[in-house]
Amino acid sequence: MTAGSPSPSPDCPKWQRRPQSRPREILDAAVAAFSQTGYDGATIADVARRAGVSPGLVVHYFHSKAELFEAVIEERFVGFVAGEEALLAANRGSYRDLLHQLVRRLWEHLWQPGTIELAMLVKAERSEFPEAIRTLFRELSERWRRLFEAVLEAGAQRGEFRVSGPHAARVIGAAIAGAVESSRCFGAFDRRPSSPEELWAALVSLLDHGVLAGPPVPSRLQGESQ
Amino acid sequence: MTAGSPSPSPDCPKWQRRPQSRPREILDAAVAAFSQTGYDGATIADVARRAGVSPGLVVHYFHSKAELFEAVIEERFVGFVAGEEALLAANRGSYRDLLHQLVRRLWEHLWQPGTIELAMLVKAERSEFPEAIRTLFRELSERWRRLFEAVLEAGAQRGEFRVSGPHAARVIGAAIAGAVESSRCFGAFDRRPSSPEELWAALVSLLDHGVLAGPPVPSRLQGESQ
Amino acid sequence: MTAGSPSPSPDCPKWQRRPQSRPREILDAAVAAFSQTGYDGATIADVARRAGVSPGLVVHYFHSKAELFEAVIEERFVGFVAGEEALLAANRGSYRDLLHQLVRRLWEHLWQPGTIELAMLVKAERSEFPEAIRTLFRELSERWRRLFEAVLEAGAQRGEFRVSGPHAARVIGAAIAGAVESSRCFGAFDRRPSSPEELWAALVSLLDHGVLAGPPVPSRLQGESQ
Amino acid sequence: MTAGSPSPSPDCPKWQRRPQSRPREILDAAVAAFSQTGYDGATIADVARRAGVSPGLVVHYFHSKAELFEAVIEERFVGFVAGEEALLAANRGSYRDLLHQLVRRLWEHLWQPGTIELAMLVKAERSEFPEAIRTLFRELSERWRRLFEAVLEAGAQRGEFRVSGPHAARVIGAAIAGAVESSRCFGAFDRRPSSPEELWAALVSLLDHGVLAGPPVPSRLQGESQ
DNA sequence: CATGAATGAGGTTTCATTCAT
DNA sequence: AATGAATGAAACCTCATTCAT
Repeated sequence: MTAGSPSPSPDCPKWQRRPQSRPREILDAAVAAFSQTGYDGATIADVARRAGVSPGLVVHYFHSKAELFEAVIEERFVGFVAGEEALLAANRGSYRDLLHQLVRRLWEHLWQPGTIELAMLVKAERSEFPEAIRTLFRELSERWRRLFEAVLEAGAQRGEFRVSGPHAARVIGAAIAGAVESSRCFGAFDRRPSSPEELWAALVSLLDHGVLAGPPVPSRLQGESQ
Repeated sequence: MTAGSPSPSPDCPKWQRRPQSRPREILDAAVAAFSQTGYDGATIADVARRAGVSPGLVVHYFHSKAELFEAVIEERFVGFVAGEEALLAANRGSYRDLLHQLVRRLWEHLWQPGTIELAMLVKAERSEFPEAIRTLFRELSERWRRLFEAVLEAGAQRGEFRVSGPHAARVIGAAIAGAVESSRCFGAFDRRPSSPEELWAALVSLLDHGVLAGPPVPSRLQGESQ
Repeated sequence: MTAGSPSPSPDCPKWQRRPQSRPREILDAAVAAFSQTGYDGATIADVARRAGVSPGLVVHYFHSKAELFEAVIEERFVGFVAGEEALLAANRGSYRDLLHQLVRRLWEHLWQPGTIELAMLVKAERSEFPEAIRTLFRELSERWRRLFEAVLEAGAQRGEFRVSGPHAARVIGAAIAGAVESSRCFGAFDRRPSSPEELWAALVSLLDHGVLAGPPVPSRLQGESQ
Repeated sequence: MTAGSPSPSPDCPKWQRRPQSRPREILDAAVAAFSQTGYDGATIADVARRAGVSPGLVVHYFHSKAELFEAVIEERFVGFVAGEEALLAANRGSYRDLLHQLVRRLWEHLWQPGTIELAMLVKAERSEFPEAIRTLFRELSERWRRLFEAVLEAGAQRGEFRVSGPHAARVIGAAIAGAVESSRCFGAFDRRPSSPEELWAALVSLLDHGVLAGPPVPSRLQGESQ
């Protein structure tokens, strides 16, 4: 806040020591750099320039470009959204509503600037970043799958849902992520792109009832070992 | 013509001329290299080594690494699957079955080795490859969206489907792609991953009926301007 | 002449053996290529394309790019102009006229397309082409210096010239070459360039009388060992 | 500041920071490298080795080989000689003496190590260096032509010179440059080369009076449109 | 802590040259 | 003789990283 632009006054050195705030500023710059230009496209000098520091300082704090990237992923996906588990435990209303809430949370997380871009980056070059892909697996794939699975299970027992099990949970998560990715990547080329709201409505409608008009099959699709 | 492998016979030439087959061999090597190690991770020397040629020859045929990548995308996404439009025109059975067929076709295309990896690559670094992302948009996003939309529309008019319009069509495509991506990227870390068949079944079930057990809402979700 | 363009008729092979004319055609193409784009700027493929042959054939006839360049220099500077010595021996008129004739011959040689460009090239990168620079020395520097020196000497003895000796002869040659070079290199940028005729008139005027209006100094400038 | 040579003292740093002097050192090394081996003959690694730095640093300061070359040309031809215009304005003596002074200045500039070599380089490969050839045109061709023309004009009005106009001025410049070039390029092969002093004397003699012994023609050669 | 000058490995790309056809 | 596919060395250039200041 009080940092401001470096004024050339005699008692104002060219830089200041701010070990508390520097790492965060660099991290924010790195999120922007990586998500806009990709891992290899972004240079340490880019990140430094965006953060208003020298390239050396970036290395000083994060040791290497790869570690900086891992840190970026951590920051963006670990604990970025929280409280879902509590939401589940405290649920008193319908599971359908709860599911909607959770889906909405994931949806909004992924729509945060940079989030889906970073996720795509990690997935695309996952062999380069074993740590980052694990983080994504844990925080994005597993965590939400578990949440969805639990809700489905509970709702199915109450007769609200006709499906449950990990596979359905995975498909739900995949559909959400896929929709966001698609919108981000291709929306610019589309002459009549779906607005986020339209996409959201279609997504929820599909998750709720699917496409068929007839009555749903009564047979319940369940856990893999079932 | 029928060159075969270079045998170490006494008069073994250092190399053979195979101008007909070289480009394809290089292209195949490039598909493998790019999809395994990413765009920047794969070097021209890598591609050459995989193809069993010199680095110079790769450049000779494809001019630059970027053009090689574009060629790889072309080869993998332009005309790779065909006949869907005819399938639609010739349909005499139920639209539900037709939709299943189309979904299955896209599913299988994306499961081809390298396909989803290349798609993720292009999406992740789309600012680097304006041509490639357009190709993907045209051949993957638009083409299938149009197919799905047409089927939904026709089926909806016959009362088979409760939804239609471009947004629903986009979500269908996104769900399929998302499921394949998720399985490829995270399956390795999962102690109990969904098998492709399980994922397929869950996907189809969801697309057909959604998760809710109750009767579907009668209101039809339609075109974007509604 | 009878070569023509390769017509795709069945009894017309893609190429013909013309060992007599090929080398000359390649040489001409090389003169154009080198003089237009410089030694390193011109590629063997360029030369081949201009000559309508394959790169391999250029190497076949000239062994290497360096040798091709030497051959080009040979062709352009060895025996390209001839008969000057005979002109000198047979001279019966004034030596002033003879000098004018010789100066004109050199002037016209240097104005031939490609000639001064090649000379500049060899001079600029003379350490790369020891053979070529020797050729230039022999055929351009020495030969004309000797001619000019002989004419000056003879004319001086008859009282026509006030100077003689090798230094004056060298300066005469240098002035001519310098004027042509200057015109070629800078004429394009000049808003009011000298036309070749204007330059020629000024050159001859200067060589004849210099710039001073007063009577020339009677003292004769002569050979270095004098 | 007083860095000196890197002494192998026990605490000898691997390198020193000398941001003030590095660019100049690299520039000097580049002058030597380019003038000795030509543009393509000289590599960035060569220049770096001569300057005692790493190849990367050369690029750090000059961005590319081409820009380094342009910088070399700038440094060697822009403002390298100065004060001639003032000389002209302040002249009180004879114009003949002034002309001699100017000719001498150009002569000495061109004899500086590297200067004529760089000029030849730019002229020889002028299509590669549009900026450099313009610089040469401005600083070498135009500037001196204008000076010579002004002196000739003033001297002609006072009856000192029998010629004036741009063409004569151009020929004077060309003769000087040609003489230096010739001496540099061919002197090494000559068994009895002209020494610089001998060449200078012959040049001045020729510029002053030309070769003819008789009285100069009274007709004045003038402006280009005459 | 902070800077940015300096390094040097490694990539893409060019192109002279070789050689199978 | 003629072709042009194929090679591979070497150049330029980028940029992560180091380290003097």
